[in-house]
This record gives sequence, structure tokens and C-alpha cells, in this order.
Amino acid sequence: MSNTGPIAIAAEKEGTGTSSSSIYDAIRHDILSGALEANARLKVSELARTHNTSTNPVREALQQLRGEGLVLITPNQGARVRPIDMEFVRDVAEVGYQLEPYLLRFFVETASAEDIAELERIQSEIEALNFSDKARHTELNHQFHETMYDRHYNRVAFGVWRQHREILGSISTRIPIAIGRQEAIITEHRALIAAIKAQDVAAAVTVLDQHIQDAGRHVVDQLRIAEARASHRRIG
Amino acid sequence: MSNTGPIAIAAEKEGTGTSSSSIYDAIRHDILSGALEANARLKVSELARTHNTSTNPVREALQQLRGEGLVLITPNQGARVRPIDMEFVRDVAEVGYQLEPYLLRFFVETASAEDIAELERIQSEIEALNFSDKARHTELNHQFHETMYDRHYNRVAFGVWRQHREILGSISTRIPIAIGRQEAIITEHRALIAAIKAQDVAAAVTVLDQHIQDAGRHVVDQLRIAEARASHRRIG
DNA sequence: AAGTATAACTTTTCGTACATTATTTCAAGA
DNA sequence: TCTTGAAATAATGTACGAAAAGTTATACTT
Repeated sequence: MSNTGPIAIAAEKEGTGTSSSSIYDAIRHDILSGALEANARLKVSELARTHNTSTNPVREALQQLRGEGLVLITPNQGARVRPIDMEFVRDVAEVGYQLEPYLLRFFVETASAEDIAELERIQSEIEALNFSDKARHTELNHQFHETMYDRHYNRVAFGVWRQHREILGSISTRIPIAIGRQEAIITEHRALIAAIKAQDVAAAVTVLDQHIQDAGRHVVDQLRIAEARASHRRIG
Repeated sequence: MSNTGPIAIAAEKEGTGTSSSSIYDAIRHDILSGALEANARLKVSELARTHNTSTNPVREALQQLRGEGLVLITPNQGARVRPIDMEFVRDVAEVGYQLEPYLLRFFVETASAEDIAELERIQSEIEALNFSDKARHTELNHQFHETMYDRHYNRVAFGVWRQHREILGSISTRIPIAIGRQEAIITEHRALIAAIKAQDVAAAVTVLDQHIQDAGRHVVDQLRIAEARASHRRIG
């Protein structure tokens, strides 16, 4: 059996301090930011050298990343970066679809006035930014959703969601946002806030369903364009 | 931040061969089977000794398990077994609820005659066994569901589901199955097969929703009884 | 002479041993 | 009883040897 790696029980962010943890963060960041490209070999001694440490911390970091599914390890052949291709993104996005309504429902039922105010604050910041800084937009968008789900009693669900969100977010920053999509994001967020204020669970879930499906479809479409372009370049 | 550990991108089972992999399997098994109890400290040198190997393979196995969320690691304090308590089980079960209908839908739409025959074979074996062997029943029940989801195109979703299933399965074998629940399992499985044969996606999803919610509630209830009993023993 | 197979060599992973540093334990004293 | 500190214990990081995989070069066949 080969390790094509699905997605598992995420470890929550924990206090670092050890060299192993920081190298874990570094490699993880490099994978998600795209600095390390798909299928790149992760040689232990090389990583140890570039990060000014010895091999053991690197080996442990790679094992942890394997547990999370971001790194693929074949016995005696070492670690490679899990390719975040269209298929993988689609799969990750669809898992998100299944979890978000569940997470949202609890928020609508339990949201305080402060929670909603926080949402509106983030939303106004998103609108003010107006997509001028993609990385910042992705971050704010992440905050918008995280604000709603963070206090959910189900830490497992939240963890799965967040990990998937990070993967999607990592590629969102690398693809363009279509103009039409920009407007849709604004109106969808507003509709969501309105439904939450009205304590209308059904309406909120409906809006969210639309929102995340559109968002996911958009990412997959853009990725399809990028992959087609890449293959065209190879052939031409 | 502490690592209370949600659930992440699961690594698929891969070909072993290395000592690290086999020790990973061993520890994982001991956690899920209950041989290692909740919060038990996992001392590296101790595990190395009992498994006849050195410390590095153990350390790497623990890191991988941390990535999967089965082990909690605190800097400079080492690894502990993640407690699989009622809360955790409930959370894991609820994540399952969100994913199973999604996985099932695809199966109903694409199932071949052989697939359905396989389901019926497993079902008849379950009925023949009639709950006389709990471990075997859990295994068959797992097979019943896995048969439906295994060929789903979304490997990420399948991986998340399977990992959660393994956690639930590990405790199912440790709790009693109520008589009423036994009959319900049989009839629910039969109804599910009927709906699949009729290509009725909606009916299948409805039956499944009922089935997994009942199953989850049953596990949580039994666990509540067990925990209450344990705390009573402590007090009394 | 070109292509393939094989052998020598290099690189990398994997397991072992050890040094260092942090934590836990436990006993002595306030 | 609580605090303090020293010894024991365990985690983290470094170094190295053995085994496997990958690479290059050489010999052999067609």
C-alpha cells in the first residue's frame, strides 16, 4: 500500500520552544506557501543544514507532518511534499462543505452581541481592503469564519475544519480572485451576518452553503486554468 | 497554547518494513485497544526497551501519532495517550455524521451489483454472528460501511472518516450493546440495502442518518454509564 | 558504434549510542 | 506543612555506523 494520504486528527497548535517544533512550523509554512513545490524531496540532512540544527529534529518534524498528511514518506526513500493539486483541493474543499453548516449552526444559536460585532468589524475591514492585498484578504476571510467556529464545543470538528481551511487558504493566495467573485463574497458575508442577527439558522445555513460552494468552485476553476496553462506551456 | 488535539489529514496505511512503522502500529494499536490507558505517559526509552529497538524509531512513531492526534506531546515533558473520553467520542462521532451521508450518496449512485452482493454477504454474516463476538461484530460493521465508502473518489473524506471510525470502533468493543440496539442495527442495515437497491439516494441518506445517530448516541450513553460508574467507585 | 546491462561508487535513509538540558522526585530543613 | 535543593530520571539534540537506494561509469552484446 502506498501513502496517498487522506486527512486525520489534527494536533492543535501547541507551545513551541523546542527546535523540533520550530522546524515543524518552518517546513509546514514552506509547503503551504508554495516555497517547496509539489513532490519536492525533503532530504533530512539538507533541511538540517539550512535550518541550523541536526537531523533528529528534522526527522521528527517530518513524521508529524506525515501524520497530518502534508508530507508523504516511503520507507527507505524518504519524504516528499504532498502535491496540492486540483483533485486534492477539491477533496479538501468538499470535506469543508460537510462540516461548515454543522459548525455554523451552533454559532447562530449561541452568538453573543460581541461575537456579531466582531464579525461586522472583520467584514468592514474586508470591504475597506477591497481585495487590494490578496494575502491579507485571505487572512481576514479566515478570521471571519474562525470567529464563528472557534468557540464551538466540538474541538475535533473545529480542528479538522481549520486544517482544511489552511490548505485551501494556502492556495487561495496564489490564484486570482475574479471580479464577480469579489462582489459575491461581500454580499454573501453580509447576508450571513443578517441571518445570524435574525437568529435564523436555516437561512444562515442556506447562505453559507451557497458561499462555500461558490468559493470552492472558484478555487477549483482557477486551479484548472492554472494547470491547463502549465500543461500547455510544457507542450508548446 | 496546549495541544488538546483535534483531527487532521490522515496518512493512508503504507507499506511497512521499517522498524519505525511497526512500532507505530504497535503503539497505535495499544492506544485504540485500551491497553494503554488515558493520559498514560509514553516514555521513549521504556517503549524502546519493550519493543526491542532504540529510541529514534519510537520518537518518530510518537511524532506521527501526534500528527494524527492520538498522542499529546508537551515540550520537555514528553508524550501522553490522548484520553478517549465521552466528550472526545461525541465529537468524533458528530464529525462522522457530517461525512457519512456525503460518502453514501456517491455509493448509491455508482454501486454495482457486485458491490451490493458484497454488502448483503457482510450483512448475513453479521446476522449469523448475532452479536456473540463483540470484536468480530465491530469488525464486520466496519466492513459494511467501508465497502460503501472505499471507492469514493474523495480520498481525503474517506481518510477522515476511516480514522474517526477506528476511534469509535476501538471503544465500541469495550462497551456492551443493548438488546434493543442489536435489533435496530439489523433492521437499519436491511433498510439501507433496500434503499441502495432501489437507487433511492434520499431514502438511503435518511436511513443512514438515523442509523449513525442512534449508534453514536448509544456509544455515548454507554460511555456515560461507564464514567458515572467509575466516578461512583472513586467516591464510594 | 550504439544501446543495454552490470558493477562500482555516492548519496541518503534508518538505527544505535551518547551528551546535554530540562523536569520530576524526594528528602532535609525552616 | 511548606519550601528548597540536590539526585535521579527523562526529553531533546548531536554524532556516527550500517543498510538501502540512487547514480555514474564501465563492460558486454547486437
